[in-house]
Amino acid sequence: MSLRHALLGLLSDRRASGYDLLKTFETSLANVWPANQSQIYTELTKLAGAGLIAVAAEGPRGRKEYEITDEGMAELRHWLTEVPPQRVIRSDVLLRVFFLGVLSPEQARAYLADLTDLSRAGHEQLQRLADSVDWDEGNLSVYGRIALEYGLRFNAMRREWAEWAAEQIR
Amino acid sequence: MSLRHALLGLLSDRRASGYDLLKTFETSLANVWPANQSQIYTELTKLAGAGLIAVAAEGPRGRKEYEITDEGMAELRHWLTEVPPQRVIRSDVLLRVFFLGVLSPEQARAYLADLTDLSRAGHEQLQRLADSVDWDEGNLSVYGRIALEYGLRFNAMRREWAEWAAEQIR
DNA sequence: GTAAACATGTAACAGGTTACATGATTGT
DNA sequence: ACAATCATGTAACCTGTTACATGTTTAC
Repeated sequence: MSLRHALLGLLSDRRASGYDLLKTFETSLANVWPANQSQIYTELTKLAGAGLIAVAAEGPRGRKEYEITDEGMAELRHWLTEVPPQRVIRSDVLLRVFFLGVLSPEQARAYLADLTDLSRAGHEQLQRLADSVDWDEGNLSVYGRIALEYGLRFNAMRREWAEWAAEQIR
Repeated sequence: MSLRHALLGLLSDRRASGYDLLKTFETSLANVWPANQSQIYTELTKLAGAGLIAVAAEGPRGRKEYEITDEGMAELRHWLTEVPPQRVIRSDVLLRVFFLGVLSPEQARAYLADLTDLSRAGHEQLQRLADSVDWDEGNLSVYGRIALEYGLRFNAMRREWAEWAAEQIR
C-alpha cells in the first residue's frame, strides 16, 4: 500500500502529472520505492476515484495535472504518524548467505566479494549524487539529505560486513 | 522468484514436509524471507511439477516428505552463483523520511525516535538469539552466524543513523 | 519530414496475503 | 472425550512487472 503514499507525498509538495511523477520515480525515488509507468497511472486513477487527489488542470497531449486533496493530506499524515513501518524486509542477498554452504568455499567467498564491490559501487554512486545536488534550506533538502545519509551508511555497513564475512570462511 | 530458492535451499540440507518447512520459515527464515502456509504448499506443488523436488516418503495425516532432485540442486547452484541479487530494496521506513517535512519537527523527531527504539529492540532480539544458539562446526552454523551478524550490524547502523537524523531537525 | 520526448491507458501474468475448508493423530 | 498439533489444499484479492497500444507536440 505504499505506492499510493509515495504519490501522495510527492503531490503534497507540488501538483504534477503522471508523467512528471514517473520522472521523479526514475530519479530520486528509484532507490527507495521503484515504480513503473503502468503502476503509477493505474494508482493515480484509483487515488482520484477515492478522492485523495483531484485533477487540477489539463494540458496538451491529454496531460492531467493532479493535486492532493484535504482527504489525501489526512491520509498521508495518518500513514506517516500512525501506520507502523514494515518490520521485515525480504532480502535475496541475505537469503543466499544461508545457503552458501552448498557452494565451495571459493565460490562462497566470490559471492561475498561481489557484494563488497556492489556496496562500494552503491556508496560511490550516492556520494556522487550528494556532491552534485546543491542542498538548499528547504524541507525536501533536509530530509533528502537524511535519506541519502542512510544509503551511504547502509552501503558502508554492508561492505564492511561482506569483507568480514569472507574472512570467516575457512 | 526467491521463495522457490529458499525452499530448494532448505531441502538441500535435509528432506522435509511442507509443514516442516513452514516451521522453519516461522523461525529462522522469518527475518529474511517470510512466507506463509498457503504460499509454501502452492510452491512445493509447482516445484514437484517442475521436477526440482520429489516426494521421497509419505507419512501419517497425508504427510509428504520432499527431497531435492539433481535438477533442483543445479537450479539452486545457478541461483546462488549466476543470478544477480536485487539491486534495490523497497523500504517504507525510508520512504516516510522523504515526506517528514509534511509533519511538524516534533512529529518528525518522534518518528525517528520510534525507529531508534525499533532498531534497538531488533538488535537485542538478535543478540538473544545469538546467545541461545550453540554454534557447532557445521556449514549452516557458519553461514547462519554470518547472516545473524548482518542483522546485528544493520540494526546498529540504523539506530545510530536515526539518532543522528533526529539531531539534524531544527 | 521525422525523431525524440511527452503523455496516457490496459491486458496478461507472477508473486504474495488473507481467509476458508477439511481432516488425522497424539497426548492427557 | 477433548484440545493441541500435525498436515494439506484452494479461492479471492491485492500489488507489481512486462508488454502492447496509441496518439500529440516540439525541436531540428
